[in-house]
Amino acid sequence: MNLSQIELLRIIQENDFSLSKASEKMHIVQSAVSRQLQLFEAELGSPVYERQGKRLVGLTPLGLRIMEQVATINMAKTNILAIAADFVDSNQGVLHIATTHTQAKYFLPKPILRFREKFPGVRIYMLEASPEQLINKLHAREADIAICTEKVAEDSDLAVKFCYEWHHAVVVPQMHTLSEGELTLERLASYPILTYSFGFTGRSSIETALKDAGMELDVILSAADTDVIKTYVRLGMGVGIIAGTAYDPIIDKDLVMRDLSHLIPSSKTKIAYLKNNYLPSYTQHFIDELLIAAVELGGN
Amino acid sequence: MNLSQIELLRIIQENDFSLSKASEKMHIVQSAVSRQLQLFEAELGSPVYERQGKRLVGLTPLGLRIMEQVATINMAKTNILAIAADFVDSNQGVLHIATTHTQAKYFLPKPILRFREKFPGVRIYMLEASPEQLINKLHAREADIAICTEKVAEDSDLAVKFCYEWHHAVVVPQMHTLSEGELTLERLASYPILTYSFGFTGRSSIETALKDAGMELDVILSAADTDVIKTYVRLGMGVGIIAGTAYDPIIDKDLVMRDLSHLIPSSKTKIAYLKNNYLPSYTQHFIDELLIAAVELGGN
DNA sequence: TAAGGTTACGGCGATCGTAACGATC
DNA sequence: GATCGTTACGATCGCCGTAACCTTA
Repeated sequence: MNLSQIELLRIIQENDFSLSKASEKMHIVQSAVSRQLQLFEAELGSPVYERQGKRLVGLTPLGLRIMEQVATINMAKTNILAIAADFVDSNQGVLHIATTHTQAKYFLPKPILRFREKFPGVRIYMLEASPEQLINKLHAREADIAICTEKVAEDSDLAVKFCYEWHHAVVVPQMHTLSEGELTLERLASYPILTYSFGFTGRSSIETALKDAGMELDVILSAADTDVIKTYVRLGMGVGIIAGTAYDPIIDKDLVMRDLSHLIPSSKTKIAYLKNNYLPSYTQHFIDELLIAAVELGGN
Repeated sequence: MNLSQIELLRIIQENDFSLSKASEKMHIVQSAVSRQLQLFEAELGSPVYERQGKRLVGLTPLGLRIMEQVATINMAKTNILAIAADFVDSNQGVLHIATTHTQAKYFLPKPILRFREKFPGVRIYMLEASPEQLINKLHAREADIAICTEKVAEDSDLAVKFCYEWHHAVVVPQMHTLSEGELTLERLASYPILTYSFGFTGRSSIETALKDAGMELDVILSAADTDVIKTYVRLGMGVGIIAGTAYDPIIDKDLVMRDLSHLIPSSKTKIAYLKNNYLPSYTQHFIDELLIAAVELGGN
């Protein structure tokens, strides 16, 4: 058994049990892959993959259990390299941030600018995706950390840090009838609503609040992205419900924002990363910057 | 990086940073070890070991962090082999049981006999040691499971299963003055006592009980081993305090046993093993046998 | 000076690549 | 018949062993 065989198992997994694709990924010829797999299975004394004829179609029960250990080894191996690289030069590296559009646009700019000042040698990749996919990206190790509001609590492989708490707000054009007067769920529900898609940016809190009150919103437009919502609010399509933190008093001065914290339970934005994954010192610093920015947000 | 380098790091660790000893353990010449270590450190770009001249004297800060990952990899690697061996033939293998004399003699015989009937191909090694050392043996992977009463709760790497609860008892020769009349701590404390050594078989419970009552026992003989205690009780040296489960009504019919459950808090015997360590199916079966035997003990 | 670690070099074996073959959709 | 996997064989590169050298208790 050796590390390239372990690596091979991972790559076969990631390429739908295709040895030829795996060989491409590993930059060696297919016959070499075939032989290494045979050697490995021979050493174990039992096949790892289910086969139909010669073709691999899945894992055997043995293979299933082994893949857990394989994942552990690969994780530890990359950790070793990451730890060493961090020691050699802690200002050099890559940071993959997975997040949603709203966070990327309204929360991250300040911490990212500050981070870049201290770590100019670190390349930053912003991966925008749905909350569901953010978690997948962590597991696939395409992202180092994820910043999001929904769907992170359940996963035992993830370390989750609370970042900040925020409330929803309505936005309407100036002079809109909803820009004045008492805000109740009943009144809100009487307007056509524009808000986030399911699974995005606290949409679940909105649903919960309405369900508890036995009501339903007339959501005529859902978007993953606050800017899209604002755009259609400006066009007079209806009332926008967005994250309060996504209202910019200067840019959005043509819109009236009204807080909904008394109607919709708060949402909590969190930072998540793989528990067993080593985070370079600059990544830990970036998390600190996020938490500082979060505190500042709370202070305002 | 490859697995033998990772293995090498582990072995260097286990041999006080001596490359020559490590080379013997790995059955290769010392120069090969030296070169592999150099290659590894070159790959990381930073030394793993602190050196005085040419001699290795310890880990660098980098090395310290890396050794955690190394341990993980080695564990996962042996797990893979163990899982495979279990699949190939789940009736063949080795079981290392670390325990104290008292458990080995008075609790384990029945479950071990039953276990052997079902798994005649499994070789059993009984490692007797002090509770302190039992845990060390688990960590050093010299033992697969440990059965003991003391010192297991603190360790987060260990999975601990409750096995059975028992009480201490006094044993005295027949016609001894303590064989009749009310049993109190005061009365007990007036006799010379023979019991377990510190750290063994619930000795801590005895200490706790006495301390709470503001008293002290006159322990004139401590032993790791119930049989030694009984022997000297028979010689009239004093009053024995032993585990109630270690009294055999037939063999020990010349001794009178009197329960102390109203005076000394109960002790709990547990089964412990490394969380991340794969246990072959026969080992899991053995644990089941232990639990069955424990229930039977409670039923009597 | 003995013991531990490094450097140099030759030989062997593991693993790769080419290529021909076999099987399956 | 095109794609995917296996088998055979020659070539290469990595790793070990021998041996001489360096360094420190």
